[in-house]
Amino acid sequence: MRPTVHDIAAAAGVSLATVDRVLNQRAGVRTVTREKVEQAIERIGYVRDVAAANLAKSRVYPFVFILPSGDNSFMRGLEEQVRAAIGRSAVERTDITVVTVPAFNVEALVAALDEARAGSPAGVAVVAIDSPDVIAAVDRLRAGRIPVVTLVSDLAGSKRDHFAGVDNIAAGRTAASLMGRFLGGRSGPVAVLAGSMLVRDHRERLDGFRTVMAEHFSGHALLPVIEGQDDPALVEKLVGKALAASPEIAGIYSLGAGNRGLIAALKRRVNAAPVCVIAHELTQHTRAALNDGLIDVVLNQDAGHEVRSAIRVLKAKADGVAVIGAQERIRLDIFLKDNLPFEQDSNQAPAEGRQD
Amino acid sequence: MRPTVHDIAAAAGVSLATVDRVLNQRAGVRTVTREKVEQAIERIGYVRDVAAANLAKSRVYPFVFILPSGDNSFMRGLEEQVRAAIGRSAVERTDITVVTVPAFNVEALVAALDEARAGSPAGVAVVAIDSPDVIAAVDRLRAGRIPVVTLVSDLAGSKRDHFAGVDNIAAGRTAASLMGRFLGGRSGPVAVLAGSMLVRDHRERLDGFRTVMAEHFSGHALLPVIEGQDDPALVEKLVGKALAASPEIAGIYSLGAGNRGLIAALKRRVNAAPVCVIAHELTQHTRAALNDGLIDVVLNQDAGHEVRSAIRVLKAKADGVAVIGAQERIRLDIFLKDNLPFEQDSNQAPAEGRQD
DNA sequence: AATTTTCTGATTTACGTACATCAAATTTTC
DNA sequence: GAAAATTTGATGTACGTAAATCAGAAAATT
Repeated sequence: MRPTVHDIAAAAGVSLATVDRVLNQRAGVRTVTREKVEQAIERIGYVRDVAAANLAKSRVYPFVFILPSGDNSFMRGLEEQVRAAIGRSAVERTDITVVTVPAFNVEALVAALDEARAGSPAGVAVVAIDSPDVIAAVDRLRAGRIPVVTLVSDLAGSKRDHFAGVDNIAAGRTAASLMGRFLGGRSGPVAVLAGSMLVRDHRERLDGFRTVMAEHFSGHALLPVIEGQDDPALVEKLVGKALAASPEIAGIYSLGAGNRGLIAALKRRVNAAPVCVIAHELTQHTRAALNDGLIDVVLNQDAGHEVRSAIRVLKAKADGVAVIGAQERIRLDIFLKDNLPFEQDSNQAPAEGRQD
Repeated sequence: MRPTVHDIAAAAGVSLATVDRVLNQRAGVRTVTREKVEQAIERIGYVRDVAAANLAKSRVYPFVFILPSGDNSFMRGLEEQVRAAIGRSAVERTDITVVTVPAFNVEALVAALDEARAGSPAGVAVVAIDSPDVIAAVDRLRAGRIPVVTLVSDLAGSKRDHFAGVDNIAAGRTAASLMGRFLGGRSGPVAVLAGSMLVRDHRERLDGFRTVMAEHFSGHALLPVIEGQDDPALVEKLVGKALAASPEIAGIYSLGAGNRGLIAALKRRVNAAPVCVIAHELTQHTRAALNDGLIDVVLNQDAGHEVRSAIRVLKAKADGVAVIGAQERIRLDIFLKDNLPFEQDSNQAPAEGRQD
């Protein structure tokens, strides 16, 4: 049988109350006694039963998720996943609040972070914008001992506890590697379409892409980056213009959102040479375009995994316990037409069994 | 506050004992009373607190994992992941037994399955071999109400509860798609290297690969399949012979294990035209070969995810509850040199915090 | 040595559920 | 309508931990 607090007490020759004081770092234990207890814990290999502890504490974890608002399929999918997690809150002992703020708006994000702090939650997950003000706001949370996880886009230089997202430099490198190889012998420049250089994930993808293109596929010139603000209408206009200006374009790397606009622009092209298109995030639009052959590769991060991982990490940080490192690494999915997963509701439940 | 059994009793106007009888499907409750209680449960939205229930029951889940033995990096990595899970058993309330049986040996596997059944565990996970005898043995387990999850290689036609592994047809299709595009204009036949056509995953990968090659890249002839039994020495011999016999080979798809042999054979080749190599499973050998440019793509399934998923599903099946479908879908990782994850111990723990 | 302060022990209640026992009420059967 | 069978209620204990109270012991201070 697994040792309990009673076994610690017996092994250390102290009372249950003293064991409890040591375990829960309460005051009123002499250092010698504390060490005696800690040695006993070590010796008998005691591991706290988290389930029982949570039960006794009636623990719930109030978390705040801060996401960009707006018409962005990926972000709306992310929000849907957070809401799915809210649906599981009874089982997972969470109490999650979702806050949306206008995209690429530093002041709004800082205000949301500060407001979250005022509610003193057990943790905050945030899709970060790279800015000194945001870093300061995150560090204020951390100064108040509130764990912070960045979601999707990281915030280097801040004291955030963890980043739940993909390695975006690797994503950019991968895009370049696939682009170069898919183009094979073909010549022609490559266009890059981004949302905004304000967010770190976009910048990192661009860096990775540029590095590998320059290193291995320098035959393809890179056209100036198109900044579409993740806005489909704007993207469509800008891409259309770029395609008209450089009809010899061989490839397009779309590293942000607003892919609906890209797809619309591609559809309007007729009798033109094939273009290798690599885009990010699997949405209904990119999925359809992949199936139609308009897009060649979709690089994806699984929003559901990111949300679940963020929650696990926030819980662990709130409790001061370790996490399974490998489980929390968010992987970059590479989707071709051939390995598209079946479409399904993100929060469907199997027919059999009842959630209890 | 979340409703408890007491709330059900109050809402239904019955005693706690009756609620307990209904919840745990004990005898001695009239149908009308049972329905009254069930309606109350529905009405107040009661969800059983699994942690408290497990605590009260002192529940542990005895599971058996049956894996192939032998010198196969992927399978050994899988076993390591199972042992890592054993290390978490105190926290996860599991009691896992690992059984290894000779690879591709139907009788040994059937014997292991029957022996597992004799111990009446709460669930069995097995790397299956496709054979009527194995199907029968799995169905015997299911007949004894023991949940079964197939791991890595599925067992179609059996009554297994779940498959924790990748879609291998999609994997084969993806390999073909990448192979065809990477070869670009180059001509030459493509060789396929398999372990054994006895296991379903290898057969499915081959099917998917052949289909897409025939459909889109028929310019490349497929050489007869080389069956290397996942044995590095044998593989090296056979691949060396094949390369000598057909020096114009443009690509190699290695869909099984024994990649050490493949890599050795490739290294011995000098002054020959480049070959596009796509292999399965990220091991220290394939990782190094990818970095050296000997292998172009590694398709991978994350053994850690598979093991953790198998455990989650077995628990859920044992308890008769639902699982998060999307979370249990094992994804196919596509690794290029550019998106290789950092090497790390599979069961390392962060420095800060203590597991309690 | 007496007093104050700090530390430790003993005990109890609680968390939400499982499970067992026995008495009481209700229904069924003859 | 009485006896038998079934159903329901009341109650207590247990799981492993948290948290509180209060008495008593041990140290530190005077």
